[in-house]
Amino acid sequence: MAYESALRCLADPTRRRVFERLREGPRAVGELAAGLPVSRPAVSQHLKALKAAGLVLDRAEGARRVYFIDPEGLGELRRWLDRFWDQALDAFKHEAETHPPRRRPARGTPPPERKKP
Amino acid sequence: MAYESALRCLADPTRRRVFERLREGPRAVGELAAGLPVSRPAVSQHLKALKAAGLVLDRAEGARRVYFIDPEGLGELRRWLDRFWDQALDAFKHEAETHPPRRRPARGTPPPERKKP
DNA sequence: CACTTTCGTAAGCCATGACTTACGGTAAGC
DNA sequence: GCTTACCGTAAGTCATGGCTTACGAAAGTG
Repeated sequence: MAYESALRCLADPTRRRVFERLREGPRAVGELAAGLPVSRPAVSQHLKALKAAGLVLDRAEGARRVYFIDPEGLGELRRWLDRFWDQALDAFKHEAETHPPRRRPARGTPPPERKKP
Repeated sequence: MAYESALRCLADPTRRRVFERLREGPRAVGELAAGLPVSRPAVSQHLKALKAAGLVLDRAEGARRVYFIDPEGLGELRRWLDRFWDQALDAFKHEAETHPPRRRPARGTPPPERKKP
């Protein structure tokens, strides 16, 4: 029940930029906000959401607060996606076998026959 | 530039339910809507978004329209996540080495020493 | 041809949420 | 102790987008 919140978080462009920036290494809130077109409180709110989704962790460093990626939430999302991928691929193979996709016919290729049951 | 739209799509709970239902196999719009608490046009709109994100494909079957998962968009999302995972894990390891996480000390375990530079 | 089924789109409504400014609280510097 | 730096939260604003009903098109049914 955590990959849902992870997806929700990563869907927002700004929040994703914050997260992708964190991929390089730990960053303080001010540093993150400096590279973004939004205010510092906005970044704080995004970080709060990311933390609630298990995507980041934070550590106090004096008056500053340093955030970094938590593999926990990311891993859960990854596992969900992997399981999804396997099932989806099986379903797609079966689809391709039973209903061959309409391809744009190459030059000189006659249009495919349609069987009439 | 497609994993963004995939993330956006899968963030919505209803749209995700549609997509997860499609994981089992091809389904017509009406079938999908029957199992959901929203109207059929709502499902149509979700499918439109999913298709634009490269997450589903559709095929005409008489008056009905059958949708099924397109591995294309899902694969792109998966590749993005995998690359992200690797970098994030490296960053996390480095973080754990340089800044060992504060653990709740076990019974009898003295609080960790803080070095004062 | 009339009628039904199935579906996509248009238009409008409304809640969600992303952003802002304002404020208070904690730690470092002098 | 006073000031400055850094940050989280509160309150309010406003656009985005998910949902509905209404309508029209295309294909099956009689």
